[in-house]
Amino acid sequence: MSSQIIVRLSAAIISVADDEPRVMVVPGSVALPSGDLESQSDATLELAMRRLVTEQAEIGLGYVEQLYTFGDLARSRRGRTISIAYLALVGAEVAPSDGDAAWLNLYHLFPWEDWRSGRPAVLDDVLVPVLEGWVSGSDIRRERADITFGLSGSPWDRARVLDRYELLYEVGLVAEREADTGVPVQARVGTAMELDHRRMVATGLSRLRGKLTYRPVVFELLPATFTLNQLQRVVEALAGVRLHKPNFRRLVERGGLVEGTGMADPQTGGRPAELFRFRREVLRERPAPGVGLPGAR
Amino acid sequence: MSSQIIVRLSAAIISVADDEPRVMVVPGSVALPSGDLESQSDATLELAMRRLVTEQAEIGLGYVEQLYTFGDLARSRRGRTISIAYLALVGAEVAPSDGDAAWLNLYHLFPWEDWRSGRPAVLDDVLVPVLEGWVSGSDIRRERADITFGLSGSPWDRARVLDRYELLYEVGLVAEREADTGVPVQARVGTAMELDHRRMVATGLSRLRGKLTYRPVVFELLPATFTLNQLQRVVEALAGVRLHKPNFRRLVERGGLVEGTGMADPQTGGRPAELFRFRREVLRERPAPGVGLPGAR
DNA sequence: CCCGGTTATACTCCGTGCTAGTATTACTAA
DNA sequence: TTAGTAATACTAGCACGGAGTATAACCGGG
Repeated sequence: MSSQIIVRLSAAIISVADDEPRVMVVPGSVALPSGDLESQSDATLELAMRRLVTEQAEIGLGYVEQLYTFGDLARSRRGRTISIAYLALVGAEVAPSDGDAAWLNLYHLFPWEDWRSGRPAVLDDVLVPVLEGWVSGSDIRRERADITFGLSGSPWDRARVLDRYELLYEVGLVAEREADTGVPVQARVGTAMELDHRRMVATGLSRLRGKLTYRPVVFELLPATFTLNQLQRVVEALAGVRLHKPNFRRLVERGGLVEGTGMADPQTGGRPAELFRFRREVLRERPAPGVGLPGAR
Repeated sequence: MSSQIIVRLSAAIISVADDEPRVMVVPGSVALPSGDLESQSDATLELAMRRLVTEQAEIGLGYVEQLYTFGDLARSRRGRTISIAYLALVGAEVAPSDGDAAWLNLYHLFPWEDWRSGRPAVLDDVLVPVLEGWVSGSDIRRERADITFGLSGSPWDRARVLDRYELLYEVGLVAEREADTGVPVQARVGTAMELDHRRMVATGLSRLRGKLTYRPVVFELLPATFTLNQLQRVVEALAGVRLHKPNFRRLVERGGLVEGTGMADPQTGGRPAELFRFRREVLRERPAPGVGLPGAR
């Protein structure tokens, strides 16, 4: 007569619009589309997740991958809950707020991750001082802070989004909204989400930034044809850095990742840009085709 | 009054001994150490997994990471089962078969993955002919087979262990043991394991091969000090390829991944090798420190 | 029709890192 | 002393990534 275990599914649905990466939330809330697994009718976990998303938003998912399964006893309030998080990518066609879909800018959740206009001020203003206090004399803490936040001359590793979030959580710099208990959202750094949803999104962004360099996932976020500038801006939005335009162009073109269509883009000012499309054949040619970011080694 | 959901945990515990990668199984079986989550007492999923491993084998886990959560309705026989797989790495000190631990060579499970003595014969003798038949005229199948198995001139991608396993499963070339139903293990390619345990191991090897190049995970499988040859052999065992010795040496030494201890190894023949140790500081110096395999781009 | 502004695209130079060899060193065993 | 073996050191070549600069194509205003 052991107590029931609830299996919950959540989806971090990410897209990029107007040069900003965003994640879908249930309108009027700060929660990811979520719901319980129907233990008798859902054939697979992924299908269950797709069902839930369809129920809560009219949106067709493209690329989907499982992210992580959370199950801490302490973090669940209705018996034991196992939470399985998925990552999904959708194109920008889905308007910023049409009907059931509302969106949250990823860099409102993680302001310290956007380096496109230089080093984010919040780092030196808030995070680093608190982290330095937390480190105090501990070698273990020193090493961890150095690695995750690039302190003491260590490099900033873009892909460590999750490590950074977890450290900030331990330090008490980020809050998680306690929906059921009515505990007020404390104003710390970044927008809070319900339960561990912000952690899920951090996991998703981590995965995405890592995958960018060895799998052609960006194209899931773009229309069928696009200019190289559009492509670059989407990559920049996700990676959180500005890239050197001529090099990006060469990398992506010589790398066989895209091919020109001959058509031009009806653009605003300046020389019209050629429209490109994803070159699917690259998958058969190279073992790990991705967009190539600086510092990859 | 919906039916109970069972949450099951499994551990793919991997080590390398005598130049061969191996995974731990419950003695006298072909199953990974597994057990059910205690919904009231296990504080976290990882702790539950550690508890199970301790109960079933006297072994201390080093590096641990969550792999994947399986939950297909069709593949479970006692109500709905959610299976959470973990990957763990342990040193070779744990003898090949002491007491509770028994081991299975990974390349008995996946004979087509070991390219250290050249292209495995089983590929051209068995797999490719069957795959070619499966492909027949379908473009989609053609592309998938080309990418996962390096057909039609495509390169062999070492990290696609899971993709290959899944395709072989679909094609019917690998069997999964049906423990409860007593269905006999059909002699197909490689050793079968119970339920979807072989798939879990494939997921683990995939993850491990990928991680090798950007995280210093190899050292979890080695003693505190080791010769460069030992290190190279462990990497070769996992990656399934032979490496160029001088280049490997330079890569790993100049890369700051190891440092000499000044001591020499009591070896067999030839010039004595220097003993090295992992250089932990590399974590603070480079964003993605790994061993660097050929074809990484 | 010309001209500055703007954006896309092309080209060049350079350092570095990987690849694949070959050479040298240090030890063991006969 | 010599042959064998394994570790370590060196070198030449090439391909690629990083940064900067130059040219091309279009716009609008005078």
